[in-house]
Amino acid sequence: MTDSIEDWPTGRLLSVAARLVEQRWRERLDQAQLTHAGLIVLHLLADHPLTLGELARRARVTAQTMGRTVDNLARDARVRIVVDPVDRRRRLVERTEAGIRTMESLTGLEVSMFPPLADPAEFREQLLQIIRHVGGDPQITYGDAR
Amino acid sequence: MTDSIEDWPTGRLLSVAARLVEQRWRERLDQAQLTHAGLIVLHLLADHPLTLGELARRARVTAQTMGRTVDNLARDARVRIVVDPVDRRRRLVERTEAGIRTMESLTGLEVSMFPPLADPAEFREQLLQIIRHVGGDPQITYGDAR
DNA sequence: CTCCATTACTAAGCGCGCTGAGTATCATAC
DNA sequence: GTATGATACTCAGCGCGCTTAGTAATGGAG
Repeated sequence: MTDSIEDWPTGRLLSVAARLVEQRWRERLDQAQLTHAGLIVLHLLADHPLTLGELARRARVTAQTMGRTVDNLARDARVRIVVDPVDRRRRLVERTEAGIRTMESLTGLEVSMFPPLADPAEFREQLLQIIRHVGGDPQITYGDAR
Repeated sequence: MTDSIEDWPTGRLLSVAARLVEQRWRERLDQAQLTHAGLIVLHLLADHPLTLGELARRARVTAQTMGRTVDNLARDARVRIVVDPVDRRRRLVERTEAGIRTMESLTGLEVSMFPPLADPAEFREQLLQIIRHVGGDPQITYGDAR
């Protein structure tokens, strides 16, 4: 006994909380055949197409991870991947009609999805503090890295 | 531009923060041939052996996930898995000498690992609020579930 | 003692993180 | 015009979450 979750180090609590919230999302997104990672991508593409690398940078994941997530979205026809004619190394990702419709059916959900907190604004600020401190500036790293 | 991370919904910030902190851990734990999940298990086993299911319940993961994590620890000889002679369905997990030594070499790290916050206690309280709200009571579910 | 539900765990498979190691394509230097 | 280096992305592989679908052992009911 005694080692209840109240005694856990903060980092561990953070992981658990994130996992549980994501799981809550999953329950809801399963109906729409979407994942949390996929939702983020669709969101990032709201205004205009982006390259794979730019998506990765903004989502704070590696290009490899983003590549797979985008592939999954493309497989489900939520997104289209086109080679940039100007720079053929680049893959431009853009939402399909289906992708846009999917997003529209989920608007406003982000807010209602999150459990109520005593001080939501303060909580956000603390999260941003952590991200800025640990994450530094987003800089996609490939295999080579430095 | 304009869609900087400041505008992200809180749930997404939570995921990113957790991921970045875990990654910070990874950098440190790689040296000790350990993972974040493995560290949690070793921590939970500090006082006495536990069954696989009990470990899963306390870590708030499924028995399947815990099974694999424990297997990995056993492979690296950080942990020993013995069949409970009283109830042969149960697998008791206990730390080995190596596992204990590994833990000792990491004491105090949990605190220094976490980035400084304006109000750490308040932050913890909010995380616990989320966990209690979303996680409910820990209840391991297997394939059957309900 | 046998049947049957429950419990504890395993197996298989998927998504999302990661790393390390390629392969194209572009841009620059010469 | 051809080397050289940087950039953008892919491939392979691992750990940790999850789900769905088993198997083995226990514990009651009869």
